[in-house]
Amino acid sequence: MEVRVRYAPSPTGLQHIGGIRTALFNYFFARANGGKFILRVEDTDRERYSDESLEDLYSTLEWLGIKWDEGPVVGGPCGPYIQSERFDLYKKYAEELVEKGKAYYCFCTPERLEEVRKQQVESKSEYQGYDRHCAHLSDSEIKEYLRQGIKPVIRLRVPTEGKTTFHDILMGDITRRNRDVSPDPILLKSDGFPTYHLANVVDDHLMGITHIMRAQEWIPSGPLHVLLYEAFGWEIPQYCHLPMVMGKDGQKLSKRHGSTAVRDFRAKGYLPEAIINYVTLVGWSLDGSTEFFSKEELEKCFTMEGIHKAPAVFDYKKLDWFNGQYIRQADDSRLASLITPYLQEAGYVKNPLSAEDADLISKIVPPVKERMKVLSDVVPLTAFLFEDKPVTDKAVYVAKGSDEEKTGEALQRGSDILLSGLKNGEKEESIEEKLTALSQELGIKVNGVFQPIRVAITNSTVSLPLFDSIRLLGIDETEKRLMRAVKLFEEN
RNA sequence: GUCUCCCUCGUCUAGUGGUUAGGACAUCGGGUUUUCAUCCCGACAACGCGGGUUCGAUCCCCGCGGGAGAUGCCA
Repeated sequence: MEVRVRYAPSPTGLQHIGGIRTALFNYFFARANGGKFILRVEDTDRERYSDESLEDLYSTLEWLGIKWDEGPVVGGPCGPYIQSERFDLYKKYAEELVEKGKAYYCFCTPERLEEVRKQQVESKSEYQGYDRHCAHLSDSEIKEYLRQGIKPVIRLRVPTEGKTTFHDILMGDITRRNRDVSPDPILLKSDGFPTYHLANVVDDHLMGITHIMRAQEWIPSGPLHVLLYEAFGWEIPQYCHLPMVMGKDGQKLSKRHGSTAVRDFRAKGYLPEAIINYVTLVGWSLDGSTEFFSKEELEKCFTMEGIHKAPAVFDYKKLDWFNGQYIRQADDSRLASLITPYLQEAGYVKNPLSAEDADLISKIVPPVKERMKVLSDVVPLTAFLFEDKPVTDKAVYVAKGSDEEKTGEALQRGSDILLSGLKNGEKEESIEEKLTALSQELGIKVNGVFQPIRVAITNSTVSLPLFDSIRLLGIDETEKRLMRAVKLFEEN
């Protein structure tokens, strides 16, 4: 039988790490097994729905290069794939359950339910949930409520006796007493929209989903879903509950742990291959030692057996490391186009790019690629090329083991050596040798000469390599900045 | 409160009834280097606890402890 899996997010927020991890696992499982990956939009909560979320879903998957075989936009034999467009369907199925006696109309007001809940909490009752107030209304009572214009919800009749077991590929059998299953959950809301439970089960069945891979937070509702399948008389799919993604404090990963929206990672300059690689490794491993996986490799080697049971903490530092690795592996022309938007946003280069800017950017890439963890790092790294904020605190120019006087001399004579050398087309190694000789003569470390020069040219103690910086800056600007620094030390 | 699930270095993980319990990130130290970074080398660091079963348990069983999730006209 063909494997059919789905990613079924609800467009009520931006795509986050946890969601995308679920999408990836489903996608890779489908690919590795020659099956189909289906995207379904579960937009049944019209209070929290937003167009922005839906657009974010599409753009995020596109950015990651995750293509769905069936779903919105691309269509497919089980469409539509957006639940709000399947509106009538759920009502039909809910009413079918009512007719079978497996579900019933409930006319309780939200206020009453709130009151019931409150009392249960206050009395510390063991019994939590709906009190089944409407479970046994007579036909005439129902008619009377309807005549009054009260919009009912439809609730599933959960058995009070017995227990329900479902099998999870990872966890094994999970059993719950029926009396512990959330009593009589709402299937169809009073606005006619289905709740998650109904829509999810109906669609998974209608769309021929074979494996349900979703986060472990859904385990408790597993028995409920099984009850639903049984009420309909449908075959139950395979379950595989994925370990949750946690924050540093062990709680479910959320905004307060840092960025969780994939869009934010993208904006900061994470590469899609780094996100895919790292996120897939959160709760999954192939052999415990292989770390680097391309998307294409994962499409071949992903297995359910490699999924871990325990929740996993999302390590931002390790993501950074992966990203740095991928940046260093990327080829220079790609990196040039990747860093361009950051330089444009900083106002350093124009949009569209001039020919000179494009040329400069291509020269920036090699020295910068060894130093970036995220693409946005390019801005502080190259700021000295586009804006000139001279360091006026002399102490910054003074290297360890040197002093102000020696630094002033190193700066003056070093500038001389450097500038004349550059103008005469001398080799960098040769200039370097002379500068080193100067440091020996002054009785200071090599850096005692290089640091003041570097600070003068790049306005920072931390910078790209000196000769790279000079090449990017140009000889005239270099000279101007050096002379300015020399002057700073001449003043007293 | 009730229910369900989980438990190997700080973090992600590999692993086995007998191993020096392996790898990676992070951290620390060293080397390369004009700074930073890269790169290389090294170090630190784990089987939650208590009972069993066994010649022997990290691994099997039970209990405890800890953590998480669920308990909505949200998904």
